[in-house]
Amino acid sequence: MTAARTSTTAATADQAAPLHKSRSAERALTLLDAVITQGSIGLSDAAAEVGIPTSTALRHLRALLDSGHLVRDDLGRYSVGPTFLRLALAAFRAGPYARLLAAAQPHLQHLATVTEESVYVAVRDGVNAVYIATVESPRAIRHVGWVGRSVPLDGTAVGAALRAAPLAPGRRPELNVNTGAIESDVTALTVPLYDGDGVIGALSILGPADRLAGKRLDRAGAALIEAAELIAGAMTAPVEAAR
Amino acid sequence: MTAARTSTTAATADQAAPLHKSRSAERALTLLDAVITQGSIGLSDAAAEVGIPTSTALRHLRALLDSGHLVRDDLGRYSVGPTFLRLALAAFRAGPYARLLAAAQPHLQHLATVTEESVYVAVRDGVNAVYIATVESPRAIRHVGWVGRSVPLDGTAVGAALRAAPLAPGRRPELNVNTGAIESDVTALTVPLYDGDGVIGALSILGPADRLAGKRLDRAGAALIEAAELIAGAMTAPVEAAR
DNA sequence: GAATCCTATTTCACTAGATGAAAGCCCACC
DNA sequence: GGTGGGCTTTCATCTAGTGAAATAGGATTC
Repeated sequence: MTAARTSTTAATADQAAPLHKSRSAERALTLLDAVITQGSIGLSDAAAEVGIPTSTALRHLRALLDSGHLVRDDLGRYSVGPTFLRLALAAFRAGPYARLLAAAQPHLQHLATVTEESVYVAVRDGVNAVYIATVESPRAIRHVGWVGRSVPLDGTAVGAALRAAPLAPGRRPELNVNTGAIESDVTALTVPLYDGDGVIGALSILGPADRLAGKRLDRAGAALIEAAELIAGAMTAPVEAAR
Repeated sequence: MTAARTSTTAATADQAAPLHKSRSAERALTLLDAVITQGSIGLSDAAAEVGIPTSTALRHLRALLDSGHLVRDDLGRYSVGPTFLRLALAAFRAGPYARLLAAAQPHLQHLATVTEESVYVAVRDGVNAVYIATVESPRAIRHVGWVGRSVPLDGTAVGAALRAAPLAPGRRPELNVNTGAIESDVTALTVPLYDGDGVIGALSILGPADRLAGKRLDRAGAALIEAAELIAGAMTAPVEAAR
């Protein structure tokens, strides 16, 4: 990578990454990402998306193909394969998020019922937040479909919650409210979810701005804070009874 | 693995794969797989699992780390990261399985209710079947937790269903029954799920062998076949404009 | 039916970049 | 203070990944 050995005096710039990672692995992962987020995509589009020559993309896609991470549909196009699906499911049964989701699940259901709005759990992904679970509002007009969606931390209620400092003893989780950060007629209420060390996720209520106002807004906020405290309790409490 | 030594003189065997795929990409993917299926794992264990030197494993894990596919927990151990989670969720919203799951979902619920047994959807993964969705039995004694699990096609009811030939016009999906293939006291009833071209998945009822017998077995089988036909109808019928 | 255009696939010479043995480090435990 | 186990870094070696270009395979147009 850009050897650019500086023969004279001081180094030209602080070499950001002297550490070598695997280029092909990176590309294969990016390709996988492109295919999955597009749902179904042809070779040349995939190559263009990732910015590599088609011949190289082809080789990687083939590797992903015969490992079963991808499959080719009726003709030509690539899409998710069974191996990846297996992994995707495993990701929810093990790992740190499994505990979070298990701890949160019952409270999500309850929150959605009492507030009559859709409830989400989000986690941080660099400078973005990703919604990873939901229970939808029972109302006909409701917020739906944000699971898997990624939104910026900057300027959003989730962002503020995910960036919150660890909870000082005796304090309650702080509520963040925001209207129109992503879509103009959506109001978001969000609180951080703590696990003893610090923030590990966020709990959100999302709904139409004209309904989530006044007294309903206050009640939703209170219910949200209470739920966050219960979830934090479930996370810090050692043994897991339910699964 | 175990690349054939650059053997002396004459290349003995017929080179199985003259096609070169990316070794590092393959390894990174395997590493990712190991980490996710184990839930949380340290460097040396991961390296051992995959069969590569720790220094190499470290480089790959780091790459996965800063792409966000993995994270390091409290100290040292690797586990699923937010980027992978985003992908995992996307995999269920797009791609070929999304349609299958969407078409099947309502029928799963109904089947579980009327048969009082747990219902699963499985797809093929090479010589294995992977269960990708479920609705659990309402009974206290029930079959649970096989989502994400992978079982061999050979000797199982799912295997038989997933290997079934395309459905001849006028015929009904064929029922496969099996007891004890995987666990001795479990009976499985399975039918293929068709999408017009051929088998794309399988629908299974799994339950305790002593309960899934006699008249209950017959009724479950009938309900299963009917559900499979309805799902096949849903898969072939609606001309989805969305792309 | 030929011409045109687009995408997928194969080839191949080149060297960037992945590799792993070994050495160094850090911590926990004795 | 010592010892062992896992994590991290270094570095010389050469594999194996790379991409330009040529080829094949459709589809669509004229």
